[in-house]
Amino acid sequence: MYQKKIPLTLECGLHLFMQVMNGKWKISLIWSIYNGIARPGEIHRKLSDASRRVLDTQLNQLVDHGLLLKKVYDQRPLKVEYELTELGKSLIPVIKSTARWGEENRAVLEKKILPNGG
Amino acid sequence: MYQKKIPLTLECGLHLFMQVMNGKWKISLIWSIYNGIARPGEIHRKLSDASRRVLDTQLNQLVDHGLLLKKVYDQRPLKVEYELTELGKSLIPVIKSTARWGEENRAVLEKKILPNGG
DNA sequence: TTTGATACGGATAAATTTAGCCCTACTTGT
DNA sequence: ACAAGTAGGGCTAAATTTATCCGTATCAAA
Repeated sequence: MYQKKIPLTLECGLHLFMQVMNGKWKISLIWSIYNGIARPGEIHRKLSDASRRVLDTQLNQLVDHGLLLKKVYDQRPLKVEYELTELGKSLIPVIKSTARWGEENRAVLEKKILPNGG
Repeated sequence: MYQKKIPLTLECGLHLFMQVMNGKWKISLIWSIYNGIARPGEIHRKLSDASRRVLDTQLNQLVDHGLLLKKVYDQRPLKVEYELTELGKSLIPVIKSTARWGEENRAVLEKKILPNGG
């Protein structure tokens, strides 16, 4: 983790959200775990476009930020499972409403965002 | 603007949101304009922590993404004003609910996010 | 004892974003 | 003529994030 040289001030609550959600795969990770795909191996297989290393790093960040809890089962073979903390769960409605906005405007947004969409 | 080498799939509406909001100062820009601080000079002065160059770039991206409209008045001296498009306005409730989440969890989030907050 | 599954992290390269510097052009006021 | 305000972009450096590579360890099964 790095500190920004010119830090984002956190005066606005939205910045706090962006701060913890900042990371290419974090939404996918949260969503995946919310939907029960919670073990590292499963997650890696599901998000196979991402490098394992980055997923691990971002999972750690989500744990550090208090959104995920990492459960290490004391059993052999080793088993690890992530779950949402209360803070993480409280994010779900926010994610949903934000996702809804995206869906409602998908047509226009894709045109704008995608390379060929100019 | 760059294309990601490993592009984020946009299957989830939240990704669309993150895509257009991705940029260190974009939320501040949207918020500023929503609150009537809409001229480049004003914006630069208000967000004086950010480099003018980056603010300009991100304003352009917001225009490209259809969230802002740039109005150039045909008058001397030159006057420019940004305003939210319908798409941009539709983002306001989303931003607000997201900001609310941040505020409600500010105490715990700041502890987690800030460097000294371990 | 080799293969493959589980899981994790250091070190470094590549990609991307942000910041800084310098330049243009027009207009108003000194 | 010169300074200061309006607005804006090219270019490059610095910072940050993401990706790749390689190595660790344990356990089960062949």
